[in-house]
Amino acid sequence: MTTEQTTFRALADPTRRQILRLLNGQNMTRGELTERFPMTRAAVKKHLGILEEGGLVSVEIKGRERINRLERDAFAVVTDWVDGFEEPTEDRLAVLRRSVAREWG
Amino acid sequence: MTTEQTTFRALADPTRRQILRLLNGQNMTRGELTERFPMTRAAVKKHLGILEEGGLVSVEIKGRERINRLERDAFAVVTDWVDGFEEPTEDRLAVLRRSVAREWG
DNA sequence: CAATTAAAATACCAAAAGGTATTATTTTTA
DNA sequence: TAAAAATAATACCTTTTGGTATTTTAATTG
Repeated sequence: MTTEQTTFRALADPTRRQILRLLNGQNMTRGELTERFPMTRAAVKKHLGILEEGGLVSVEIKGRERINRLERDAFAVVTDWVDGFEEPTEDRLAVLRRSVAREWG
Repeated sequence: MTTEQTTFRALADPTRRQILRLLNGQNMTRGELTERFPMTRAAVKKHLGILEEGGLVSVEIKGRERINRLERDAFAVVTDWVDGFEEPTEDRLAVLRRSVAREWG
């Protein structure tokens, strides 16, 4: 299950954040991702599993390949959490930001 | 030194996120914080040390007390990172959001 | 069908993380 | 000055994490 904890945990590792950046450009298979890192397929698989738990990546099975896709919606978990820390004097900005996000997002 | 990594790492633990929420309401000493958690002062101290490394908390020494304060600016590390994942079609919203943040924030 | 290729499943290892316990140091304050 | 209160510094323990190696299974393709 994906929770606030699984999402934040997934983001705590530099390899995983780099995987997300790569997937931001294009969907990639595990093999293509492994080429970009100095580690084995098994290690990359573990990272992808943790990213899936955090809801940040989804996998589409296509024959013998697993195509990994960035799930941008998961970032809302993070931004919503951070929004709880707005300075009291900046509440107007927070309200506008949310309003704009609802209308355009 | 505080880096993207130290900040994300600091946010990956539920106790530390809870500490930040508590400090969002008011500055607190280590003793006051420890009362809220089922662990020793030493454990809370470790968490506070990691939060300091991530730039999320600063400490003001006052006599024998250490008053811990939330550093809201550190959240920019997170929001800026997440901003790099905007959907291409939402670029207009991202631009406006940053513009508003600059003007009002 | 046979060879290849991607992935899955285990088992295993070293280092980091989260925590306790204990002792020592510093600052109040009675 | 002595006791109390908050912190600092170690040492130590257990679990989790990041990683490898190995074996097995499944899907392509010559």
